[in-house]
Amino acid sequence: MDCVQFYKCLADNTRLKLLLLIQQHQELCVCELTTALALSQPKVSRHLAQLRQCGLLKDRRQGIWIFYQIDPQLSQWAQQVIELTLAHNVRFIDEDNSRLKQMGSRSEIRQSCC
Amino acid sequence: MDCVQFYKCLADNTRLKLLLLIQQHQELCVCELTTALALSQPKVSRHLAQLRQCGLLKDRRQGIWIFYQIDPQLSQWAQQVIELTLAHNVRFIDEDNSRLKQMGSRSEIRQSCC
DNA sequence: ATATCATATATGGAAAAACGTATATGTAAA
DNA sequence: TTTACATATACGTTTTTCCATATATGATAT
Repeated sequence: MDCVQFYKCLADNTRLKLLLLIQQHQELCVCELTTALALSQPKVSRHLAQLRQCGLLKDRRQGIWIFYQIDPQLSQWAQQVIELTLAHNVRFIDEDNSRLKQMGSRSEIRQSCC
Repeated sequence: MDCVQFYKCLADNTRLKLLLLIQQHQELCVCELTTALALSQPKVSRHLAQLRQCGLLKDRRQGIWIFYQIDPQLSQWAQQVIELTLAHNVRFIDEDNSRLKQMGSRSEIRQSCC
């Protein structure tokens, strides 16, 4: 993992929020992330693709939905950086988290998603 | 400290090397950094200015030379991120460190600089 | 005062990144 | 086998970032 490339991934509002939300919730699907960030689906998808291609995220298809999580193969130090960032910047994703909450409880989401 | 802005500062080869070198050596002057990175003086200076304006670095004038160090007022978590990055990526600045070493011993440098 | 050395900034141009819109893919249900 | 839904990708444009070159500033020594 090239450290400059890693930081380029974090150096964008959308991508950093995606990462921190996923770090916080373990796993989220694209429609949850799109709602949380209140952004267009292609925009979210494009940034997720970049994070996946760089090895920060791993995707998992489950029927219609695709869930993203932090790639467990990501270098330890990089994972620590993400953890540290979340721990000290929860407020950065406050609004996104409340939009996410408004979608309904997680169990409902898992059944009906968007 | 806005976390996206912080990561934008780390998301460039030159700037990340500058930061890690300074983190490792506590304090370095511009001519040392220019030699270490083997880059033009304006280029180094421009990136140092950006890191200073964003609050990552602090400068100190001593006669003709200007020394840079990590700004002690930088948020704790951001400092930890820099430490963590250096600890797991020393090889990233290997060549820069050997060019730095070739300049002569630190005490000599402090007397005659460039 | 002038020359010199270290460092900073300004400017215009080139390269890279991000975006919106349109479209494609892939799964599931009717 | 169409339709609908979630997600991904392509394309052309705009915005941002980076750079090389030239020039300015500020300190010291002559």
